[in-house]
Amino acid sequence: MSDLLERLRGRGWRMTSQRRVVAEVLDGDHVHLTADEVHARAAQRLPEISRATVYNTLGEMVSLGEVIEVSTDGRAKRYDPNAHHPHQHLVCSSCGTIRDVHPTGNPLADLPAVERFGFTVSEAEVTYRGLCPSCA
Amino acid sequence: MSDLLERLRGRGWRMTSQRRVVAEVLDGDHVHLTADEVHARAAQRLPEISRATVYNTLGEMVSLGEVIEVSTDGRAKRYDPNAHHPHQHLVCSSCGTIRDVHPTGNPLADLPAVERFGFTVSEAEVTYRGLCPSCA
DNA sequence: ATCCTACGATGGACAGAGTCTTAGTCAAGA
DNA sequence: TCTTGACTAAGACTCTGTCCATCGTAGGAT
Repeated sequence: MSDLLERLRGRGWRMTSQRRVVAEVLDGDHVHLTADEVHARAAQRLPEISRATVYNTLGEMVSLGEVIEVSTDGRAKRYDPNAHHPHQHLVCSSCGTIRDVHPTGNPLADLPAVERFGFTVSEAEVTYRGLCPSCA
Repeated sequence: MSDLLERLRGRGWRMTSQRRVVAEVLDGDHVHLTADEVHARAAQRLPEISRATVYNTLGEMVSLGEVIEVSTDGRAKRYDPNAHHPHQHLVCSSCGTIRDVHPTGNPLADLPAVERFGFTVSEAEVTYRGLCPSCA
């Protein structure tokens, strides 16, 4: 899955050492880092990288549609590089671990017209909660 | 639906003027106020009520299971007094309006065992997004 | 290869949301 | 009524995120 960097290059995104390091740090499966975690890991490779740059870079990746923003706990947002395979999230209520999951069925179809209040509904986001094997 | 206060009294919850005002302000249908909004409204009736008290009180109502915490936008958490009728939320992507909705089906059943990663899954929270009539 | 310049990076101030601490107050049982 | 443990006020503090002015540099033009 090490292709976030390639996807970004392929879009003609201006490359800098900071942007490269952020993309490298964020790449992978089941990766859901907070901005501060990204900053900490990026700073191991490029110590002078600033927080603002990490926020800017993450924000652009989200705008480009190459990274998804996830907020499962009302605290810091998390960033998920797995943007091209639709999925939902399974969160451990105790330790906060997050896994990408792929439920069957389509939740959008489960919302009857009378329950839509005239909205144009375009998306359904599902968060499953429970205890992970280590916390159970 | 004016029964949040009754439910709390019925649990032997120690009653104070601050707690009563918070409960009164939060009661109703399709109510999803932020802590600051609750504080502002409570302060109209009880001007010296402090932010910390509002946070404490809301936190206790959530612990008691009489109020639900909702975070739909990664910004301030919202508080929903409709805790005894399971429901999901429909959010306007433009103005942030929230409605309580009741989808058919059970999203928990849509998560196959192989997608559970050994978790004990207990809950599925669905957020529908779209545009409300005024914003469309 | 070197120069330009628009775009990106930096660091610090600022803002919003929420928590914690400490001293003082009060609801409710004896 | 008295007592006391639980509750509240006020503000400092933390965490997350944004904004701004200034400096630096990637990459096209020459």
